Amino acid sequence: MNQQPLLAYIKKYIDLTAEEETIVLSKIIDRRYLKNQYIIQQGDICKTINFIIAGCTKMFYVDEEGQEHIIMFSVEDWWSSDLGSFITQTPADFNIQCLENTQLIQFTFDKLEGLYKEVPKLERLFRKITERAFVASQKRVVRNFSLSAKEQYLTFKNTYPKIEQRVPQYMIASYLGITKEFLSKIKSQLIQDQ
Amino acid sequence: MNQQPLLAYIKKYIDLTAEEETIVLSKIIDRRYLKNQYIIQQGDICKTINFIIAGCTKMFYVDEEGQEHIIMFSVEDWWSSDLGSFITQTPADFNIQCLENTQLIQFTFDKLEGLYKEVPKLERLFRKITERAFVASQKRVVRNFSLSAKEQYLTFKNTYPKIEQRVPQYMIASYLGITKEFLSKIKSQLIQDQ
DNA sequence: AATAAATGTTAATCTAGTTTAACATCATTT
DNA sequence: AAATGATGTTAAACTAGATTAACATTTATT
Repeated sequence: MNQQPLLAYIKKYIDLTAEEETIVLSKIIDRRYLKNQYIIQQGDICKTINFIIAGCTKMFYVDEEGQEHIIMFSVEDWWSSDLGSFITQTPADFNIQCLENTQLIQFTFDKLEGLYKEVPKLERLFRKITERAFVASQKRVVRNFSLSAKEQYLTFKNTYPKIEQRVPQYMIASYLGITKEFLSKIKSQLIQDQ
Repeated sequence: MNQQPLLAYIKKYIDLTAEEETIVLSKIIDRRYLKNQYIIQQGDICKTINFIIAGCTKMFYVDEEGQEHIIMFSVEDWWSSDLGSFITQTPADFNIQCLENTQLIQFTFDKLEGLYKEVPKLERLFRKITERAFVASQKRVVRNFSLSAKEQYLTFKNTYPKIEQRVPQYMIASYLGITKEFLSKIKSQLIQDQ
């Protein structure tokens, strides 16, 4: 599989020597999933963190009433993992399912711990990645309680214009935390407004 | 100031040699703030990350209508910083204000970058801390869209029993994203229920 | 091309939480 | 002790978004 996107991504955060690159590449797993396959299921222990080379996934959980709630979508050059389960190696709260045929690069928990020892710079890489992920998550909390559903939808459209086109509308409603009917209403309002 | 709580905290994540401890302690700032003083204001660049030795802070932002929204409370052995502003050194989205007289240990941006070079293990420390913070934030997003206000309040009470007693009720309402009137209603319902 | 399955729309009714406003209690200052 | 400001309560009227249910459109399968 083509590993260039991963190396290019890493280079945005840290510099790797040729040897370090080789070590990293020797420890990763290439993996392909078909549309609708699960990468992780709620209750399983998440054994890998997953970098997407091609495709699209949704991370979601199913509540007691059987309702699906989407936490995030991931596409090329993003990560798709239940980090809580991964770092503590305890059962996952979330499912991750492919919305398209998807190619991943996986780091297993044990191999990654080994990698941190061989290439300590990777601690810095993942520190920085996680910092950014934390900030993004905190911003989402803020949006949740300061924006109306309409404003949140417009923010989503602006922030992830490509994702909107790849994903059915009812899943976007789920991601926004509103019903598909209400999203439909919002969209028709927006059309009338202009 | 007593720096033991910081060292004890760090030891939960990584081992430091005596020399490394000395280096860390040489690069930190002890700082005291009085009740109601601001550690950071919206629009300023957040120059330090702050570890609380004693006291209590709220992080919040003020929306266009002048309404305050509390993102988090921090007490002893926690961090209190606008991480987004800190890591990018751009203007802060949030204010941090002391709810009690507060003692902090501060790491400035430049000193911390230097510390990462002298004691690379600290990358690992902050990677782990940030991972946990990210997971906690993601869980809050989940709670936001799966729990009713009453359930969120009960979760808050359970998770942070000590904070509830140190902080006025209207601030807890703000943290939960509901009005103080509605929290008051919830509490009287809970009293009747039992 | 016909059928079935998945996705999207509309509208009526309902509800959790907001808004407003008046009042009650507690703590601090003079 | 009185007065002021900060915090908390109650209740009525209101609204954003949920629920239900019927229907419309698009996509995939035979």
